[in-house]
Amino acid sequence: MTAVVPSARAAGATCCGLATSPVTAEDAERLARMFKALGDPVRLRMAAMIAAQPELCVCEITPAFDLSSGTISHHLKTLRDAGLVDSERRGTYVYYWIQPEALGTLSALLAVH
Amino acid sequence: MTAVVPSARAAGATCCGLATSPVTAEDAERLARMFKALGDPVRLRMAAMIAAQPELCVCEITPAFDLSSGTISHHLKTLRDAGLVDSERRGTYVYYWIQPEALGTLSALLAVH
DNA sequence: CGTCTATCTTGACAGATATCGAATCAATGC
DNA sequence: GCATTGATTCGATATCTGTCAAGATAGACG
Repeated sequence: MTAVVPSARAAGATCCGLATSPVTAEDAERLARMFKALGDPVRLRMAAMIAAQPELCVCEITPAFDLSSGTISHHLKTLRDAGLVDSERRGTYVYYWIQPEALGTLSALLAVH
Repeated sequence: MTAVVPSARAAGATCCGLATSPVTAEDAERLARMFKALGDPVRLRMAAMIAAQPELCVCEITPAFDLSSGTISHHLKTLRDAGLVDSERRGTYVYYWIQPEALGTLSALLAVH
C-alpha cells in the first residue's frame, strides 16, 4: 500500500486488454486455467524450455528437474490440457511444442496500450 | 495430441519472450506467483474490473461476486501480494488500481515475435 | 465516547494440487 | 515372445487454496 500514484492511474486511463475484453464468467474459467498452468515455477520453466525450441523431447525435459518422471508427466499434461502446448509420440520418444496462439491470446490480454 | 504441425514449429522458430528470457529458478518463482494470481476465475475477473477503471472501490467489487467480504479481501490481497495491483484507504473506503508495469512484464514474456 | 459501516484478519474445513513410487503402456530390439 | 527403455497413469499422502463465519480494525458521524 504505497502512497505513490502510478501514471496510468493519474491519467485516468484504463490499462490493457483485460480492461476492454469481455471477461465473462466462462471466459474467465478458460483463461484462468491457462494462467494457472503457468502459475507454477516448474511448469513455467518447462514452458520456457519448450518455447525455446521448435520441439522438445520429454527425455530432455526430465533431467532438467529434480523430480520423478511421473511428476514431469503430470505437469506436461497440465500444460497440454490448458492448451499451451501440444505433443506427439514419435517412436520411442514423445515431443512437446508450444502453441503460440495460446500464448498470444494471454499476451494480448495483458498488453498495455 | 493432434497431428497438426503448427507453423512456428514447422519454421523451426522459437516463439516468444519466454524462449529468450532467462527464466532461472528464482525468476520462475516470482513470475509464477504473478501468473498464479491470475489463475483463478474470480481474481481474473477482479483484475479485469480494476484494469477497466483508473481505480476501483472495494465496495464496487464486492457486489459483483457472490462471495463473502472475507473472501473478496483474500483475493484482493493475493493480487496485491503478487504485485499486480496496489491499494490505498481513503476515508471509509479502500481503492485498488492496476500496476501496469507488472502486467506489461507478463505480456512481454508471452508475446510472440 | 459510542455506534455504524466498510474492510481486513483469523480459524476452520472441504476440496484441489504437487509429489513420489509402483504399476502400466508403447516401441524397440534381441 | 521377452526384456529393455521412455513415458504415462494410478494410489497414497502432505500441503496448499478457496470459502465461510465470526471477530477485529479503521474511519465517519452523532
